[in-house]
Amino acid sequence: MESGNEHATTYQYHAEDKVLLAVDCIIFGFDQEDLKILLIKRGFEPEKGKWSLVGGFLKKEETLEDAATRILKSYTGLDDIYMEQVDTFSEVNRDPVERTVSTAYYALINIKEHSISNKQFSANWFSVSKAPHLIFDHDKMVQHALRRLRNRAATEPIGFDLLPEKFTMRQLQKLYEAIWDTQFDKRNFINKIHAMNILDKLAEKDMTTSRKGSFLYKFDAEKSKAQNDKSFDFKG
Amino acid sequence: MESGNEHATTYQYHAEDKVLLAVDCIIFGFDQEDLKILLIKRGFEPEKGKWSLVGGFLKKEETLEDAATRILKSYTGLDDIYMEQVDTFSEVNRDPVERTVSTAYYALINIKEHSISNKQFSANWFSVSKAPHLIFDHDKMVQHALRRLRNRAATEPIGFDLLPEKFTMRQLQKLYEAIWDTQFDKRNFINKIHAMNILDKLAEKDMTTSRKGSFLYKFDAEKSKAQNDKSFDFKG
DNA sequence: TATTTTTTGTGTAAACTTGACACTATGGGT
DNA sequence: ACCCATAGTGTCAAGTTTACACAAAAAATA
Repeated sequence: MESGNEHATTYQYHAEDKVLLAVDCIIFGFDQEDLKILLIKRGFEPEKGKWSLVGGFLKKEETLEDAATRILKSYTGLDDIYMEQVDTFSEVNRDPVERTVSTAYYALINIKEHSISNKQFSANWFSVSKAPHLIFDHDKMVQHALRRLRNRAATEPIGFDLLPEKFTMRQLQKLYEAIWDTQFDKRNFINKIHAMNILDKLAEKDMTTSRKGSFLYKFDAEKSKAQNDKSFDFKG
Repeated sequence: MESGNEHATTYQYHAEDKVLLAVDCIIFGFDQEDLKILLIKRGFEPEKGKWSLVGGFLKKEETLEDAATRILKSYTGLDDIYMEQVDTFSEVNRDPVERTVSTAYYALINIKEHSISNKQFSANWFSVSKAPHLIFDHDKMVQHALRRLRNRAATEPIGFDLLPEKFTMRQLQKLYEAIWDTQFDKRNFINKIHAMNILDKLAEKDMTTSRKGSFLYKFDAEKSKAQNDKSFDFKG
């Protein structure tokens, strides 16, 4: 509201129309092969035992961002996570127990750092393409989040949040391929990434995947910022 | 929420954390020259008399979309308006009277059809670039909406919602120029639009702006749908 | 120590897309 | 008949995107 008019009676603000506001998080991770999401087995009714996004309720003294941050911390042990609001879902009966409106956020985390005791919450990583059906409208939330991630990753250098600090070109390419569920040509990919000038090439090599070894790179926030005006634009 | 865990106690769903959910609408219009937004003078405290977006509260039995539609109808008299959710704003003190979370929608309307008695609500159209400061976080909402509109208009043929049913190429170009606050080359623009193959050229001419007259076009939803798979992509 | 194997790393040419650019056509008003 | 304002039209250069193939490295094995 906030835009007064003759319809809005007063500033009592109609207390009877208050609703519960939830936050649900689509936590994306990447395991060198697939784009994954973190799901948990719901621990209470309704839909107990079904798979669901992680979530919680907005508290009186916090913003939606605060709530999402709190929830992410509690499930992954991680702070300082890249996060973006996706959409707010408000179907009247989306939650059968009580009217609940939910704002979805997606988050990108480096799957290796996510140290959480999965057992504590029966949490599990699922490939996006192989995830089970989720409760309520959570499948729809995932679809929206994925669309958003794709758009965002095409125009901002956010992919790096899904990788370890040091990564190979191969890993980076696999990541982008996973995000868009497609294949890129190796040479074109590398050329494009190099042209962006947002990476530092390290002296170190990663020897785990080949006999030759492949150079490691690091995302360079400084360079990236410098390039920012010139505008990032990855389309594959 | 909806994702159960040991933190969420039960399905009492913490009634004490309910909040008021508002909907605020950024109503865009176009007057052949500038991109405009419809603002109203707020009729009650706090901030009575200041300019504000149109808005209202979410009711128990409606979705956010329903609420936005209802609000748009009440202020513009129009149904069937193109609308898109922008973002949900939740700063704790955004509304000084009471904790209120607000979801912003932007809407595109044909300014000519908007027949509302402006006086009824002290509503006024303002050029986006010349709008007064708005209450609360409404300026921020407008900025977000504008960004969204630009992105959307670059990838989907939504501009037509801002124009009369029949329009000239000149008008269409002016519209796109207004949306991006930039200038396009006439020939390149027309070529690009023609290449999209989503317009019908009518036999009629508009004689109001020149002696020669200029042909009128109509947006063709059928053609547009057919082209849709081939993907729309306007970048100027 | 030569050979095999696997993955890394590198450049060019064709196709396509974008962007810059200027003149003629039209028709009502004078 | 002429004037004038706006409509309408095409080409070429530059830049971008895509397709494509082979040599280098180094560890493992014979």
